[in-house]
Amino acid sequence: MYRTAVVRVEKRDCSSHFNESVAPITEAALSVQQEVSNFDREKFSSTKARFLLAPASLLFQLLKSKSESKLGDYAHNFCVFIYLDDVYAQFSFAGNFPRPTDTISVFEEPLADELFLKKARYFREILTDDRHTAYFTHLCQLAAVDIRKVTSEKVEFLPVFQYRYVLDAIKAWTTYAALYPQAATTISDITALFVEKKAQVWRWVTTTYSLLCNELTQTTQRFVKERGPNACIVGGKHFSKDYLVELYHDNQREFDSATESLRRYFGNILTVEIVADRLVNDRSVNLAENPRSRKSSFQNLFGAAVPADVAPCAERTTSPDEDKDIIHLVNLCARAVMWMIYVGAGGPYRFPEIQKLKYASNDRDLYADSESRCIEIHAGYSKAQILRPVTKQLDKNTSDYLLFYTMIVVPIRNHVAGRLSSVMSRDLADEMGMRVEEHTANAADGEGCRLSDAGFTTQVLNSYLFADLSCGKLLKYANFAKGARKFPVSVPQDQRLSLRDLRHGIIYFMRRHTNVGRIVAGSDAVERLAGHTAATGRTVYAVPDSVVNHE
DNA sequence: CATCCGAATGCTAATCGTTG
DNA sequence: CAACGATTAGCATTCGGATG
Repeated sequence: MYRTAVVRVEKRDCSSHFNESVAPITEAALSVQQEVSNFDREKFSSTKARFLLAPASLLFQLLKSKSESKLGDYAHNFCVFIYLDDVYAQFSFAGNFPRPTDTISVFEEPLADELFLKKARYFREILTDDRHTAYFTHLCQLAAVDIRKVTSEKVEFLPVFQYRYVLDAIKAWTTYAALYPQAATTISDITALFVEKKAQVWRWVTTTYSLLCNELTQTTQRFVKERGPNACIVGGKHFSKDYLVELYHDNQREFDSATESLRRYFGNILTVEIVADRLVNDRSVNLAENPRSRKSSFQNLFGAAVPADVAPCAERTTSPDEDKDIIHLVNLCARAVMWMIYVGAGGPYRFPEIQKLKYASNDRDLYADSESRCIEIHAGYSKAQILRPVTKQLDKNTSDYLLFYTMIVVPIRNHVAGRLSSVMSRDLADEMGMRVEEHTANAADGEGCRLSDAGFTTQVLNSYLFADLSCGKLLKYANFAKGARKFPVSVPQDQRLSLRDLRHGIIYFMRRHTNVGRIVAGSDAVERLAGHTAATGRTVYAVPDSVVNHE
């Protein structure tokens, strides 16, 4: 059977997985790097390869409804392989392997159907005739060389996960090329070569691919190192309970200073505490809602509009420059409160979940718990299109800040928006690409297409918490990420954790400190900030219903 | 139930435009 | 022109579901 020949193990590249004897691979690879760099790089651009695959795309789509981007990925990963095949004979390392004669270069002209059929036949022959296996595997091995990293003495191979995509693309191509002739002409059916793995080439590819997959699942890095109950090392950086608390406080401070600046433009901006006292802390206000009729705005909980004695007021007309400044300040508040939610919500959110929070309209996310007087967030955890409902209850401090943001900052934002000509983009979260008009789902009420631009904008502003007026979209990740790059201020820049690092650290705390089954609903999760600080590990991340196993 | 593939998410380096 | 910000490409990692 096959044996695995360890060619060269440096870092964790893919070269150790060639399951054939490949003695000359290292020298050859060195030549690949150097010689390929002498060729016209343009030749193996993915645009070219995409061009090449154009006739294939139709069949791909028929076979398996491959998406447009998947085809792009194929082209991208496959182009070096097809290029090497194209110019193989010109290389110094070319082995004397039997291969079918092939006179068609795919890089010269677009292939007409007839020429394309010839090319497909060429690969079909490689696949069906076992004598060509050596040549094919040699090509695959050479395609593992990272030709972008050219040095004269060292060979750079692709990392394992990347080579997986290359092999995947090669598999897709060989399947297609081998079967295309029998679809286009009358020729014998060779499907069995694949299904029963009769072809040597196909066995080699699938076996190697399996080895790669095994490697990928087994070498998941231990990302988090333990350093006691309240600290750990994440990706080489120190992380602790205190780190999180500082991050939280720094963002809170940023929120405070931004609202302070807003007072230059608006009168009657109360403090966070007073707003909370007049609204949620007032127990005469009934916060309970009928779950079946939860369609109105969160703001309406306290009356038809924001109560007059709490609402800010515009004292004068502002200039366009001042409007810009206001928008900037609103965004600062938004970012800060997003981070406070991120830290205080009990269980780490993903960014898109926070980004799309709504305070009104269908699928509203904000509700208030009449007992604890805290805001709770009914969001959906949706990594793969299925929507699993998740309820997260905020601690009192975060809740009050979010209340302030919703009741004071959002109205200010919408007030400014009313005097601007800018409109919100239909593609609120930059996820639709070019075909925005084909999607209706992203509109604020699900029927956005029927709305005018102005109507749509109003709809968005009256439902989404985190709309960014400066670009007409929801607040972007790049902006959000700054909240972790700037803070905590006491930690040196290069020692700060990214969002991903934070997730790992927080999940570590959750697993370390909580037994979710034993946590009683409600009580523990809702604490004053002091308690929040002291009990970050034990309670705050053990909010009932939070999803522990996010990752 | 394990395998393996598609697709989503997250991060970063590169690019481009703007502004003091 | 430096500094800064926004945008994009592409690289890396992880999840979940189809599949047999």
